Amino acid sequence: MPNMPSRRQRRFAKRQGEILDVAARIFAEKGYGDTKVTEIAAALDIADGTLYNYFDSKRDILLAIMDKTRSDIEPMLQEIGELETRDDLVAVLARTYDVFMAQLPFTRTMLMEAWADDTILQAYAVVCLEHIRQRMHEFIVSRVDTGDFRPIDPSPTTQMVLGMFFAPVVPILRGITPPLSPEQCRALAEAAVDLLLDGIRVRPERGAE
Amino acid sequence: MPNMPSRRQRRFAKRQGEILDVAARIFAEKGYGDTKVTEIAAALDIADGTLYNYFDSKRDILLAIMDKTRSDIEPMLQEIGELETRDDLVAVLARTYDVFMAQLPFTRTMLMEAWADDTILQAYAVVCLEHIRQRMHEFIVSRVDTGDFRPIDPSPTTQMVLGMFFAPVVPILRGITPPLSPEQCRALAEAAVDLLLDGIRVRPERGAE
Amino acid sequence: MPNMPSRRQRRFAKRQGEILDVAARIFAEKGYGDTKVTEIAAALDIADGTLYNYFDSKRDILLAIMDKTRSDIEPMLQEIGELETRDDLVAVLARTYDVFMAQLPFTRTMLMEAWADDTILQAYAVVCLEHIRQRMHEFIVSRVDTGDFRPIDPSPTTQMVLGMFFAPVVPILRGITPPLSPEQCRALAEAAVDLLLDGIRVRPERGAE
Amino acid sequence: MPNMPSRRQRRFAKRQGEILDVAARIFAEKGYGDTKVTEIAAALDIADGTLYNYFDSKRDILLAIMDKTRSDIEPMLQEIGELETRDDLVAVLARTYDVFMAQLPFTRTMLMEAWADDTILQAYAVVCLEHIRQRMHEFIVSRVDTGDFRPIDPSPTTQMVLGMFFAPVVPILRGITPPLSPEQCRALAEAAVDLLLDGIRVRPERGAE
DNA sequence: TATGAATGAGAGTTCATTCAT
DNA sequence: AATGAATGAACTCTCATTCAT
Repeated sequence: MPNMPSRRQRRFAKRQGEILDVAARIFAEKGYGDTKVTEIAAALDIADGTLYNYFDSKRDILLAIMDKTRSDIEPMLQEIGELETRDDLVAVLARTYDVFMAQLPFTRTMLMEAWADDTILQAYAVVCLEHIRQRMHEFIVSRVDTGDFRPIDPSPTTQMVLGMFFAPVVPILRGITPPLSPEQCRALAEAAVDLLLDGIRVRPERGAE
Repeated sequence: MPNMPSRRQRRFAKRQGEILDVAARIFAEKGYGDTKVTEIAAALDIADGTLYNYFDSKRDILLAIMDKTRSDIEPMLQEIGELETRDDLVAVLARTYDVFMAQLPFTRTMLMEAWADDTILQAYAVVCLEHIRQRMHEFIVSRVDTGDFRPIDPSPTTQMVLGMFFAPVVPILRGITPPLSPEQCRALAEAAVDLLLDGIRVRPERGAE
Repeated sequence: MPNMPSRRQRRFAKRQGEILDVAARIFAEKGYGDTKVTEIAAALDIADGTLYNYFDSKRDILLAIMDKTRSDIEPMLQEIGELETRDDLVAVLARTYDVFMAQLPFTRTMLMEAWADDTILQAYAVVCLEHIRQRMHEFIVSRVDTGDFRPIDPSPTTQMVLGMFFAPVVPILRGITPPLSPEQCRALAEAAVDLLLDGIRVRPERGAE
Repeated sequence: MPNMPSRRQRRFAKRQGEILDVAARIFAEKGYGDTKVTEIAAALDIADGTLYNYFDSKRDILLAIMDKTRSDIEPMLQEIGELETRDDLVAVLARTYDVFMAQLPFTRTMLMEAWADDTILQAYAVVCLEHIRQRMHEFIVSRVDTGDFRPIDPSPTTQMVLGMFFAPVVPILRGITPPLSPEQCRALAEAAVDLLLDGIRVRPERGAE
């Protein structure tokens, strides 16, 4: 019976996924430290001990959530092509917002723990963010070289740009404001990119200040 | 003996301050939840019980740290005058960075807990951030009205501006990059304000700055 | 499997009962305050934490003991019928002594804590004692009205009668003298009722009894 | 200076007495276990450590209260002369009530702890009560011998008589009813003695029941 | 003698984890 | 595979007692 183990494995993986979904939701609501294993089991309507057939420890569940988030997000990041025009930037950013909206519980959990735990920060948050950071950094450096961008210092600017891009989703992560629809994601991306490119100030005909 | 009680009070307040400094540092390093009362006491080289002569509970220490941060920061916020010119913005932002640098352990602890604990978020973080947010929002709205700023949507823009301004200090809060000197604070403030006002793009028509 | 939950519930209730029995015995021996949770657990040969699967707190165990005592005693109190003749009084009092003998550890614990804790006093001791008090009070008042009893002041007399009835069990509660057999209960009840009705003095005029 | 030590001793004894008065009052209000040393010191307006110049431990204070109660009560007990007539009994009982009223905090503390602590019970409560018990027992035995009292069993009867006599002061000890005036003490003593001697029942002309 | 800050053993309680069923 | 009662180390907090001033 060559597919018996396979079926078992599929069942096993499916159960693991269910546990991660529920755990991520509860972690996101109450925080990792304030979530009891019993609560996760109760939400899944299984016994406490059963969880330990699927994960070695509570922390293991957290790390699996991180892994899942990362592997869901990474492919998307790989797809980022050349950033040439304003519309390239808008498209990538809108897409990133979409992914965030789809991954809210995972993301929130990741950020909450990453803030306090360097292991997680390094292993997961950095992986995602660093990739974005580097692409943005390269992009800025190259445009400064071509003269399209002003000769700013690329490193702090990159950091500021990331802050600018992600600040609007912070209240959503915190549950203060509702998630964004795809249309809202696109509009927000446009506003952010325009702010980045042209600033907030109306250009005088001649740049005297 | 008119100053006997006063001396006692001073000793008491001094001790409280020492405890807060040490506790804030450890909280900032390990997080509130992962810090044991015994560790704080050991770092101070006092008995566990001695802590309870100065604070009612571990949580009380955290709240006292919040209070201290808030009362250190609030007067500075009150001093923010009219934001009229680019230099006003730069001055205020540079000043804010200075305060952050002086309050690193306190601030880091506050943010870490605020992320997970709405009580603290509302009572402390919001107090500080909301004030800044409102000033920035008013400023943007008025400049849009006068036609100095483009007719952007003020609310998400405010959020993005705050993200842009605070993103550079995040790695410092996390202890990843070293604190900034006052000169660096000023330089960073200038870069941030210029990015906000004019964006990153060289002006196509007559790009001389 | 319709009785699976039932079996579990029975096990749970049985365990709770075992814990209450042991705890009541130790409380009765050493007092509530001087009994450590660890001691109760050790006497039951279980871990400290296991106790908390059955009761929320040490105090909860105490209150459960009170509840059990009360619900064991109350039905008996409800059965008290009309008190008409000497034999009615004797029967009720003998019955009451029997119940006390059966509930020694519970009763001793209840009295010990009730003396120091008004909450327990009101919620448990008063419930039992007050019922008896009122029946006795009514009985005395009605007999005074009919002229069967001398025109004494019913309230302090009721108090004295209760003292008279319960004083003999105090040394037993304290563990100084051994519990009474049912026969001894009856004999004591007769002696007490006769003392109440006729006093200790031989009748001067025509002393035949 | 031969009387310097004496003056010091007097001061010392006076201080001790003040401490005992205050401690007894607080013990009576809250119970020994629930009273903190700090509370006693605060009520006396002295430092915690100062208490330890006068007593070796908190428990020592309790024992000293017991001692004081006993030595205040014992002389009174020694004075009890022959119990011959009804009026002898009334006088002694009224006197005993008076002493109880004067010693309320001490007495309440003693009883509260004696109930839970055999050391105290044996050393103090028994000393007082046992003396009364023996006098009462002798009295009853002798009167039974002379034929003045019915041929009852003296031991349980003594116990019941003591219960009858002391039951009225229990609510006062508990603070439920206010202390008695000397007149009330006398009236209660008369009622108690009459109940003891003649019972509650009206004597029929001829003792048929 | 008086002080009161410092002490630290020990209390009740929690909860991630185990394992016999 | 599933169960959930049992576990016990580890936590925060209390307070009688001490001792340098």
